[in-house]
Amino acid sequence: MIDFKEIIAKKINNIVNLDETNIYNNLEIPPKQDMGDYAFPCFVLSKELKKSPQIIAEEIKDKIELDKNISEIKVVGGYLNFYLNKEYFIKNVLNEMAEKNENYGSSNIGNGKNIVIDYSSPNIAKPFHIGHLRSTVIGNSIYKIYKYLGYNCIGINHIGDWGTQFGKLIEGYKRWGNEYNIEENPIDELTKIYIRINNLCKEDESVLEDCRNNFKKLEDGDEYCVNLWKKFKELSLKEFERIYDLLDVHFDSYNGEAFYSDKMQEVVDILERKGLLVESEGAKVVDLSEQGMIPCIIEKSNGSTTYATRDLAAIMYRAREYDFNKAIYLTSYEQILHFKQIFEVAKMLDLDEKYTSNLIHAPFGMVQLKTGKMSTREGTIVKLEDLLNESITRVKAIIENKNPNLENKEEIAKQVGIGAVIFNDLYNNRIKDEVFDWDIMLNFNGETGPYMQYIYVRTKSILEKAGYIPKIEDVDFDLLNNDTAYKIIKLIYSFQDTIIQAAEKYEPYIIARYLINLAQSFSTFYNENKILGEEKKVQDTRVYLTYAVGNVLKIGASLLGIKMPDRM
RNA sequence: GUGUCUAUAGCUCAGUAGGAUAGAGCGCUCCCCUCCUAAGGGAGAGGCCACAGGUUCGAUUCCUGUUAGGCACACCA
Repeated sequence: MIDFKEIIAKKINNIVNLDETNIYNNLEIPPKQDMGDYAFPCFVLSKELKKSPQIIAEEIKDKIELDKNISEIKVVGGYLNFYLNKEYFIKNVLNEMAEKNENYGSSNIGNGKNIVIDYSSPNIAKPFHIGHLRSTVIGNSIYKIYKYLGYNCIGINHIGDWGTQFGKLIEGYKRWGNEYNIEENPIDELTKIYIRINNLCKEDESVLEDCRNNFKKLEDGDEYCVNLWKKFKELSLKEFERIYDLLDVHFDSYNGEAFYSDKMQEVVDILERKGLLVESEGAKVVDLSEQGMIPCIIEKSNGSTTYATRDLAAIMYRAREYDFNKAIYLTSYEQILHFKQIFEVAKMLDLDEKYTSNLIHAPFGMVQLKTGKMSTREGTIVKLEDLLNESITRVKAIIENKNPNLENKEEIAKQVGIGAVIFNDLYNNRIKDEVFDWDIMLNFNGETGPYMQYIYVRTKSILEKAGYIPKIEDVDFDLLNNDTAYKIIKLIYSFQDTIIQAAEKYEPYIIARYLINLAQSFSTFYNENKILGEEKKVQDTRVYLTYAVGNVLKIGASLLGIKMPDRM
C-alpha cells in the first residue's frame, strides 16, 4: 500500500534542508479530520531560517505542486496541513482490500525469522486461576500478531513442574493418597494435599526434611517418585488443556522446568570456567554489583539449582534449538528483577550477541480481588474455568432474552462469553493492575468484546441480506468521499501500522482499541446511511465498505485470539 | 531504606515517540426501534492532566525534586 506520509515527506524534503526521515517523523495527524490528513509543524525551522513558522509554512506551500496524491494544502498557524486526494486515497485502500481480502494487513516484514514466546506457564498441581489469564492471553495474542507479520513463532509453555513442592506433594500422597480422589478432580485434590502437608511441615521439621529428600530422589530418578511426579503432571496438564481448549490457546512446546533439569550443569560449568561464579554465604553466585543488582544465585548452599539456573539453561537451549531472533517472556511485573538478572548473566554464557541482545521481558500488572490478593490457603482463588463458564452462562441468558430463536446458541454463547473475558484483559496497557470484579469483567456493553462482535454481526447480516459481495470495479469511490465514510477508510488504511505498533510494543491493547474505534465509526455510518435498497451503485459501494469493515474486524479479533460469531 | 512502575472526568482507561480546542466507555440527565439485529445510535453535564521547579517557540508527554500507591530487594518460582 502507498505510504502517503512518505510521499509528503519527500515533497517537503525537496524544499527544506532537513533529512527525509526527520521530516517523516515530524509529520503528524491533525487532531480533527477537517484539518487535513497530515500536518507538518514548521516551528522547528523557524530558528534556523529566522522567520516566523507561519511564513515558512506559506513559502513551503507555494513550492509544493499538487498532484494525484495531494489535493490541497492549507497553512494554519505554524502548521502545514495536507489534504490527500480523497478519491485516489479511497481507491488505493479498497483496491488493497480487494487484493488481499482475508489477509489484509498481513506482511512479510518478519521474513520467517524465529520468535520464541514464553507465556502462560502455570504450576503443576496448583489451580489455574484468573491471575494466569493475562500471561496466557497476552502471549497468545503476541504470537498471532507476530505470525501475521511474517515471523515464525514458537509458543512455549514453560510449565512449573520442578522443585521442592513436588517433594512435598509426593510426601503427602504417600501418607494420605487414598483419602483423595485425584483422578476425578486432580488439581483441587492435589491442592488439598499440598496445603495439608505444608501445615504438617510447619509443625514437624522432620517431615520437611522428608519432602526435601523426596525431591532429591526425584532428581536422582527414583522410580516411585518419578512415576508419581509423572502422574501429577499428566493429570494437571489434562485439566489445563480443558482451559486452553476453551480459550483456544495452544503451544508448540510444553517443555517446562523439569525439562532443563539435566541441562543446567553446562551453565554452571561455563560460569565456573570463566571465573564468574563466586562463593557467597555458602551459595554460588554471579556478582552483578557492577550492573547495580544483587547477585544472581546459580547454586544454592545445599548444592541444588534455582529458577535462575533453569531459565539460563532454557535460554541456551532455545538459542540452539530455535535460533531465535527474539525471545519474549510474558510474566507479571513481580519478576522484573529476576529477568534483568538472568539477561545480564546470559551475556556471560558464550552465546552470540544475536541472542543475548534480543531477550525481552514484557511485564504486566497483577490481578487482585476487591478484598486484596488471592490466596490458596484462604480459599479466595477465582478459578479461570469458573470465570469462563460464568461468562458463557450469562451470555446464554442474554441470548435467551434477546434472540431466543438463534441457532447454535451453545457455540455462540461460548464465542461471545470467552471473547468478552479475553477482550477485557487485552483492552488496557499491560502494566495496569486489574481489580477483579465479576460485573466489570462480564459487562457486555460499551467498549467490550461483545460490542465488537455485535458490530461484526451487523456487517455479516447486511452481507447476507445483500446476497453478494460487490466487485471492486462496481465501487464508486467518490460516494465514500464524506466525513463518516472517509473516517472508516482512514482507519482501514492504518490497520497494518496498528499491527506493527502493537508488535513493537508487545501491546495487544493497541489493536483492541483500534477495533473499537473502527466498530464505532461503522456504527455511525450504519445509523446515518441506508446500505441496502439504495440505487445499485450506492448499494454496491456501501456494501463493499461493510464487507471491508467486517473483514478487518474479524482479522483484528483473531489477532487478539477472539472468535467472531456470524450471528448473535 | 534502595531500585522500579504507576498517578489524566465520580469510576475504568486512551492520548499517536513534545505540538493545534485533552478523548472514549461505564455511571448520571434527556432523546431515538412502522427503518439493514437497541449487546446499538444521538445530545448533555462532568478536567488545576498528583504537586513544585527546570528545559523548550511550545510540556499531560522530557529532566529534577516532593507526595501517594503497587511491586521487587539472594538460597520460593
